[in-house]
Parts: sequence; structure tokens; C-alpha cells
Amino acid sequence: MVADFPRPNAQGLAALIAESISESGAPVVAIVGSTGVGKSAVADALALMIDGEIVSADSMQIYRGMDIGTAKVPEDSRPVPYHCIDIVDPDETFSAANFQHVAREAIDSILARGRKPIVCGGTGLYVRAALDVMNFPAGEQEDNPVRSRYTAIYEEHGAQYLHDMLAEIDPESAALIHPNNVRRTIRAFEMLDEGISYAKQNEGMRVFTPFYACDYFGLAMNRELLYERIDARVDEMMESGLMDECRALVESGFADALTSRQAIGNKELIDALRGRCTVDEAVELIKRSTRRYSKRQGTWFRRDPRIRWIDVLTGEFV
RNA sequence: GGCGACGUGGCCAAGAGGUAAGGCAGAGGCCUGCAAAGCCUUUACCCCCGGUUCGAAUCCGGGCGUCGCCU
Repeated sequence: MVADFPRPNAQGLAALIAESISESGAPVVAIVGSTGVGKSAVADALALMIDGEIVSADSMQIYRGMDIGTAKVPEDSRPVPYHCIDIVDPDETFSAANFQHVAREAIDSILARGRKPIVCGGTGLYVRAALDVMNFPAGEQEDNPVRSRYTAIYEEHGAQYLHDMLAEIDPESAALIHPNNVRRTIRAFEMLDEGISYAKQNEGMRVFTPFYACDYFGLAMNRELLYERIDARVDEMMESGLMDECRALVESGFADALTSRQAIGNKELIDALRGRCTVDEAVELIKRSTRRYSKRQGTWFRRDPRIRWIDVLTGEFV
């Protein structure tokens, strides 16, 4: 049903990428870009061309049972092995640090088998966690007492109060975090507890220090068309049974799991299932959230100078 | 044709003589342990013309438009 859109030619794009990497000799390839530009199709085609395996860098495809909503390539249509998909249940905690571990393990094993790792995904932080030098402090995340303690302080005294507290003990970090950004303010406290300051780590964000030598390719598409494709894809997801998928998550007791509340598609539909809005309203919200998400992905990837951008419609570098 | 109401940014909407709140949508941006998350920034010849006034989105007159009612 998206037939009337100009469609990218995955084969051609993959061939272009294959050609570009043959000169570099870097062990890893990464394909990034906003949702809906067609990363998966290109990655699949490329994998077949260069004897590769896919390492998904997608914060939501990590979870089992969330397939339609996260646009996972169905298991029986994966032409090569996929890694970093379906590794935890929706109510398990997972983070960029965990991903770093899992993804590097996958990359190393692919390399050890003499094949080519193709990191493909839209979660910018996860891509960097896997591919760049990024050190996460050792502390445990699960049931983090620091987190709950400062969350309580926030709930009682408000964001500004919490931020002022941070400014007292770590003014450099406080200066970098907007008082309303409670999440990050709390993380700064956690980091202090783990012996490092947010400000210090933030410096590392500006410099790109590779952990693996890697060729980066970004897939881009005219925004208007991308938005149309996103809208159409959401409709397709509904036709493919996204509603049933959500219902199943609810029945498994995952309705209020952190992940279900965050994942676009789930959170809106769960609201609809609970009668808080109509299904049509939920669908519109899903489309809007997805469009916004794709915009945020754009600003994240745009600042990485290593990415070579390809216009998927013209099949040329931009 | 008559009577009445209304006419503020893409949408909704405050305002009622002193130089245009807010919300939504959009756009731009930030980002090292929830990242599909979290957060920041930003958008006005107040329908037109004339008048009153030091000063009008706010008052008066006319025009145009929309809606409702009536004949």
C-alpha cells in the first residue's frame, strides 16, 4: 500500500555502500538514519553482498514480544543472522551500558568467524556505546538506591530544588543540565556517587574516539516523503496486528513495564485499550510521535562528521 | 431582504483604551546507564477603510466575511 511512493532501491544502495567500503578496510560497517528510511532492507542486501551479519542498534528491538511496533524484520525473512534482538523481556531493565556489552560481544564473535558486522539502527546512543570509546561507571543500575533517593527528593521539593542541590556539590555539571531535566539531574547525582562528574563525561561526547574502526553510512530522505511513509507504515502496523501485540503485552503483565510505557505504538495503544482514548486517536498520536522521533534522530546523527549521507531516492551521496 | 452574534499567528484561545497571555500543531536544538526516553528554544501588519483619542485589538461609523434566527 505504499506502492505509490517513490521507493528506494535497496540493492542499489547496498551496492554503493559495498563499493565504498572496499577501499577502507575498516572491520565494521554502520548504517544509521531515522525510522522509516529503509535501513533494514539496505542492511539485508548489503549483508548478502559482503558476507555480513546484522547487529541491531535499536533500543526497542531488544525486547521480546515487541515485534510489529518496533518494525523488527521477521525471523523467517532474515537473510543472515541478526544480533541484539529479543534479548530481554519488556519488564527487564536494560541500558546503553548493557547494550555496549552485548553488542561488542556480537561484533567480536562475527569478526572471529571472519564475517563482517553491520551495525544497523536508529538509536544514536546505542550506536555510539557499541562503536566508540565510552566508559560507563561501574555501579549497578537495578534498584539503584541513589536514583530512588533523589527521585524522592524531586517528588517532594521539585526540580529546581534538586538542581540547586547539584549546583552546590558539582557546579560544573549543574551548569550543563537544565533544571527541568530531572532525569539528567538525577543521573548526575548517580554519577557523582560512582565517582565521576557529568561535566567530565560530557566532554567526551564532543570527541569521537572509535573503539572499532568503522565506515558510517547515513540514509536520508526528503522529509515530506519520510513523513508520508511513516504515516503509511503505522497504518500497516495496525493492519498487521499491532493491537493484538499490545493486548498480549498487557495480558503478560507488561502494560506498565517501563518499556511498554516508552515504546511508541505501545503506550498509545495501551491507553486506547484502557478506554482513555479511541483507537483512531491513538493511531494519530503514534504517527505524530514517530515523526517527532525521526526528527530527533536527525539531530543526533547530523553532528557525527564520520557519517557519509546517502539520499535513498537518488542513490547518491549528498 | 430583516434582526442578532462573531471576525486575534496553521488551529484553539485570553484580552475589554496604554502598546498582543496561554495551549496545540510546526520548526530548530541538546544529549555518556530508562534514549522510541528526557529536556531546551522559537512563531502576530489583532478582516479592511475611515473616525474619536496623547494613545485603539479594545470606543464610533462604513465595508467585507462567517454563523444563527426571522420573513
